Order: sequence, then C-alpha cells, then structure tokens
Amino acid sequence: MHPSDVLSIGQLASRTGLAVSAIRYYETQGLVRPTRNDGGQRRFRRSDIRRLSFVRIAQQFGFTIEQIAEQLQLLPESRTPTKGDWSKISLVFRAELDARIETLTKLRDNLDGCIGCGCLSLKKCRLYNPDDTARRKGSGPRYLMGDTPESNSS
Amino acid sequence: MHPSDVLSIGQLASRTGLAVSAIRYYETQGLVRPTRNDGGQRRFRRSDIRRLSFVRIAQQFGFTIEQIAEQLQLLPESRTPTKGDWSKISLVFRAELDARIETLTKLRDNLDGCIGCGCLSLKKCRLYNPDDTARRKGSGPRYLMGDTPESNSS
DNA sequence: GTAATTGCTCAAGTTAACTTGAGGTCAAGA
DNA sequence: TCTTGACCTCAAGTTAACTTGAGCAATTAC
Repeated sequence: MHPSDVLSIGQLASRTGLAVSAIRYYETQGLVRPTRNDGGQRRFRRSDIRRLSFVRIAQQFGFTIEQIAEQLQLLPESRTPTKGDWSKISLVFRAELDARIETLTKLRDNLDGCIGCGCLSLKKCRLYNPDDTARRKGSGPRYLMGDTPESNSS
Repeated sequence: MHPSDVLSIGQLASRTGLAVSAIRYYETQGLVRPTRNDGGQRRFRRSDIRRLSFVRIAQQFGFTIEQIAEQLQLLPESRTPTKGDWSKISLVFRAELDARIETLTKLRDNLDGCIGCGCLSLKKCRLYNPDDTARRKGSGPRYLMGDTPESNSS
C-alpha cells in the first residue's frame, strides 16, 4: 500500500463521513491544517480523523465552527495530540455541555410553570433571555414572555 | 385610549421584545395571521402576544420556525385559545423537550466513553448520528466517529 | 392642519456552514 | 501512454431567519 501515515482528502472524507467540500471548508476555518504534496494535493495526518470526529460531535451539540476552532487551539500543532491533550480539551467541552443541559432543563421546568401548568399566568414568568442556547449572535430579540407587570391581560 | 383589544405591530413588538421586521416575517411564515384595518395596517389580537412568546421560547430550545408553525396549528384559528388549548400544545412541546434533553445527556455520557475517559478507543464508540439535535436538514454528514472496525489506528 | 411617527411593500443584504459548478491538473492502473 | 477518477481553485449558489433600505401611505400629536 501507500505510505499509510498520510491521507488524501478523499480518504479522510470516507473515514469521517464528511464531504470533501466540507473538509476543504474546515481548512479555511482553521480546523485542520493539511500539508501539500509535490502535486499540490492535500495530505492529512491520521490524527486529523480524530480532529474531525471531534468537530462532528461538537456540532451535534450545537457548537459553532468558531467555538470548535477555539477548543482545537488547545491541541498542540507540532506533535500528534496525546491522550492527555484530548482529555484536557474534552473536559472543557464536557463542562460546556453540562451547563447547556442544565440550562435546558431549567428552561423546561420554568416553562412548566408558565404554560405547561395551564394557569398561563405569564406575569409570574421570569424566563428572561438566558441567551446561552444555540442562538445566533446579533439577531433575535431581548426578552421572553412579553407580559410586563403593568399589563393585565386575561 | 384606543380600542385596546387590538394591537398595532409596533405595540406587539414592544410587548414581545421582537423586532417589527421579525413579526412581519413571522406572518409570512404563518405564525400569526393579523387582520388589516381600513388603512391596510396590521391589527393583532391580544392573544398574539402569547403566541409570539411561545415562538420565542420554542426558538430558545432550538426549534425551527417550521416546527413551531406545526405546533401552533394545534391552536384554534377562529377563537381565542383557551387554557386547555395551550396546555395541549405545551404537552407536545414538553415531550419534544424531554426527548431532546435525554438525547443530549446520552450523547454526553457516550462522549465520556469515547474521548472523555482518555482511552480514545474510537472503535468502541457507538455514537451514530442521532440526528435530532438542532441540525439543518439537507446538510451535514451521515456518521460520527470515523473509525470503522477494519481500521486499527493508534 | 400639518409635521413627526409609525406603518406598508418589495427587493436585496446578512451570517453560518456548506454545496455546486466551471475549468483545469495529478495520479494510478491497464 | 493514455485514460479515468480524484484533486485543485475560485466564484457563486443555498437555507434559515431575519434585517436594511427605498419609496410611499396612514396615524397621531400638537
């Protein structure tokens, strides 16, 4: 076989389940930094499979490419990441995740108090924009549950 | 004051915290169906405040406009929704939510087994695309954790 | 009654995360 | 060697969920 310590973009694609075009895009975003061979074609390291798998998982959780890129900064560029490197980064990741799940759960429980219970007393609702679920920045409104204390509708 | 059983788009905007342009957009998506006055301006019902508040909350949870629209179909168009109407719809909503939280939690725990534990044995990982977190349809790859059984890297 | 505010429509712009296409190059096998 | 198939670049298209702007009409406030 070929020097199996490097992968072509097509091989990496089939190993990760990503589209070739997606991997090229990720390169522009700094998620991977392949080298080039003499013909100018990309050559990836085996450890890039893991890198991109991490990207896939993080996306499942609603992280943006930018956030994922930040996390990946924690991995060493020069050498192949070790167990310890991955453990460190996944701790950060896991903490974020826990926070996210907790927020989601809290929101759900609050919702029960607002609409779920049937009382519909929106005035009691204190669900103010937690702003940490997967929302775009720069868009979307500021508060939740429009009823303000002064208004007494039904 | 004015006939306070109807609201202009601006009033609705300040009551919900949404931008006027967002409300107009929601109308095009069928989330609200205001009437028009003689001058052609939109007139909303008070109950639309609640409708849009629901939209806001559902978005926080990562539901798409389309999914939210489906939920809102369950509300009666002709009359003002009652407690019972809202309770019914929020039950559906809540079930979806619970499922979502559960998936998220499972994913997290699985992740611990894959990367979090430090063993990095991706071959053992069975995190296959659950596809029910907030992903776009029509994009994104098919599987997770590229390592297939036949490959024995690291 | 008139100015300032609010509203209206419609087209085009925005962001994220990619995909698609055009036009051309590289590599591997028969 | 020659022919596929895999790659390359760069520009433009795509989707969701809105926003912005232009140009104009209706309301409201004084």
